[in-house]
Amino acid sequence: MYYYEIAVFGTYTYNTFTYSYEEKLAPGQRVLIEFRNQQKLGVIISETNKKDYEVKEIELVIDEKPLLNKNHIELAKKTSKKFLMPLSEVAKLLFPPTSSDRIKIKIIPKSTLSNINKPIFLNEYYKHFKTKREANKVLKEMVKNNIVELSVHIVKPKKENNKIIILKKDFIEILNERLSASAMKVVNYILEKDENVYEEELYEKKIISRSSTVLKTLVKKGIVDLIEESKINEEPFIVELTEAQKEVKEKLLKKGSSVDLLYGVTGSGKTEIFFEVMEEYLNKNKKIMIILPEISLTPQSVTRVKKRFPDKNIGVYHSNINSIKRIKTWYDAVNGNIDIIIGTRSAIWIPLKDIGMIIIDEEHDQSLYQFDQLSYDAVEVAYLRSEIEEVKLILSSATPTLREMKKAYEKEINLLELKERVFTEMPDIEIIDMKKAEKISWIFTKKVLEEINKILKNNEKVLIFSPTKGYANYLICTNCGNVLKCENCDVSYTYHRYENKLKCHYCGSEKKVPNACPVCGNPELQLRGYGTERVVNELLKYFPNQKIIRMDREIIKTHEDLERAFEEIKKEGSAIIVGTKMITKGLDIEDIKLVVILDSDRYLNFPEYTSQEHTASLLIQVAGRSGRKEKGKVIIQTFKSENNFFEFIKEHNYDQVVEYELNNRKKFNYPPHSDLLMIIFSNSKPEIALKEAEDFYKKLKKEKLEAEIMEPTEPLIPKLRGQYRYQIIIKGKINHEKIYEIIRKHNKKMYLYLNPHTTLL
DNA sequence: AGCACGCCGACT
DNA sequence: GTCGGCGTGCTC
Repeated sequence: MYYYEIAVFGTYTYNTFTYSYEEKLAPGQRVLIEFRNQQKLGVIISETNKKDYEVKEIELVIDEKPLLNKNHIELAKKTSKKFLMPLSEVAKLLFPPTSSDRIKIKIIPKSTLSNINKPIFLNEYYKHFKTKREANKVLKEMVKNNIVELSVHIVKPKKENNKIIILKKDFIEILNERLSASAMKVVNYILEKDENVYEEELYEKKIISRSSTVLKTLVKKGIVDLIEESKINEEPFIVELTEAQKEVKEKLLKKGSSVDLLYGVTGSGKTEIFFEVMEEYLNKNKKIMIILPEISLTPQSVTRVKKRFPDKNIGVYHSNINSIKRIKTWYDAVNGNIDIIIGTRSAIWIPLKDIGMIIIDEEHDQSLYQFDQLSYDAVEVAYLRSEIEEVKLILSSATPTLREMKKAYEKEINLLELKERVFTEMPDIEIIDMKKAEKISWIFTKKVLEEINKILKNNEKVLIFSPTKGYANYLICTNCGNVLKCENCDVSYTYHRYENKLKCHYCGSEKKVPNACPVCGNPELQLRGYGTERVVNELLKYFPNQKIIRMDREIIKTHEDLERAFEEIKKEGSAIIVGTKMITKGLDIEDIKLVVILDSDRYLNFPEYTSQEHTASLLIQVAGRSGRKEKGKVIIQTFKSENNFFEFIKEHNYDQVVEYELNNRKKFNYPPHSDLLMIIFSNSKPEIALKEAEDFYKKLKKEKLEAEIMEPTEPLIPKLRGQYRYQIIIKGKINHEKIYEIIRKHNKKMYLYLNPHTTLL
């Protein structure tokens, strides 16, 4: 007998469990086991010795050969320690998310006593019961009495049929054919699109169903041809690099430092450099992983890579892709059939064979941090991978995080800069002081409306950025623009309407709403916060017949919505685009000549230690949308024009923001000078949530940790989806080993967030 | 998350 | 003496 330590998926445990098997197995193989009377999937972490307690036997080996190697197991262990995630869950992340779907359990009747008369799948069987629990009870009884038998089916991923559809006849000829309505839909779709149309695309866009015979008929009638993608021999689309780009490329290819930070302004042509560097790696038979923020991973960005590397196998991996396709891509990546994988943060876990390089574009983007029951930072995972697997890591952004900038300044990583745009100059930035300027309404100044009018008359486009409506309201003095801050935490107070109080969500301190501004004595304090909808309404008053496109989470819910909006924006002619943070990425429209940023104070005054960094990054990214081909303009409205922060922005000087902020953070020992761990306890009963938080707080206090441990407080949102919440924040030097052990032994449900970009959730 | 185990109080 | 309610802790 051999003995194995197994991480059991979906059990939320930090421990592994020992199981036996008569044959020799290897770490990384998945197995089916019985765990507390349930069939569970797990992965072998290591071989171990016989135990002095009874262990169960592995029921079934799922993977004939391990699909993970020792590096991947190491990655799981290290990430588990770093982000204090249960090993059982990290191990699961390394496999495709629906991997358990591949395993189907069939119930086979063995006796006429059974009320099941033919074999059925477990999922089907569950439907006959009110609860799964009840069903399992009956099932267990039946298995015990030998009335039924369970058998396990492993569903093999289907071979994908994704051919390109080419029209062979012209429209007039086709009209002469008698075609069904759905056949016409297909033909029209192909005619309307000026790019290749894929079979899969027709299914996904619900033009025809998967079971449809329309394509077959069209082929039979000689109207279309289906051809394999690889058969198309296109010339790679290569762009000549500028001198500055070439220089950066050479540095990236130099041996030595394995992590590079490419710090280049928007429009400086970072993508072209990546392509050149990728080429070198691909020539050495190394595979490449590209991680993009959710919103940037558009079909256009994938097409761009495909056009540059027409003869390479490219895999796309993100949550919007259906599970069958994702499983197939995952297996292809593991088996070495994919050269370049492009994906969102979850793709960082793919055990890509022969991986040679990871590129993370828009490194500052918050979607790279998973803020869920499980939380991790894809950038940190990439660091671990690069270390364990000796892979080159390139991080890139126009506004890198303070964390990466600090590392670069301290020469821990290699800093490469691109300060010039390829086609044009950086836009001029004008700051308008809302205290002095002539206002038309409390949203727009006269000056801004005049500027907008000018651009529209010129048949060009204006982009207006506005924060969303929602939480984090703050009180601002209408005279001096002062916003009240907590003295202990250097974080703005948040106004709680219900109690009519100001609260600091870090230390929990409260304050009565003052009658007047404590700085200038003005009695008028205004509650601030408006959203895109209001901005659009306001704009319609001044420009009643103007095309206005609104872009925020309320309007844009899916990738398709986003694409449609982009299509609309691309159309020629004047337009006003009003949007939230969403518009900061992927919008590469040449005739956006003016960018207006409203209520920039709103972000700057977020009750958050990261608010300056995020606002700077946001403003620079939004400003970067202006005049990508021809010099444009940016106008920022603010109540705090005297804040030197705006001076830095005006000069496009992100370095100064970084320097200033790094200094600021030092005073309060915030990251990146330290680590910050947020722990959330939630329960439907507030007293239980509080008790759990207090119990754990006491345990932490006993351990004499170096870091500062804050007492349990109510988070900014004390009740979320019916659950009451309490939080503990730990700040300072975090001893991961020690805290991991405390959590492992404590064995209670809690949510842990290491250096989250927000502590507001 | 679910289940066993054990402590304690109530009731035969 | 026995049953069951519930809090605690373990799951291999």
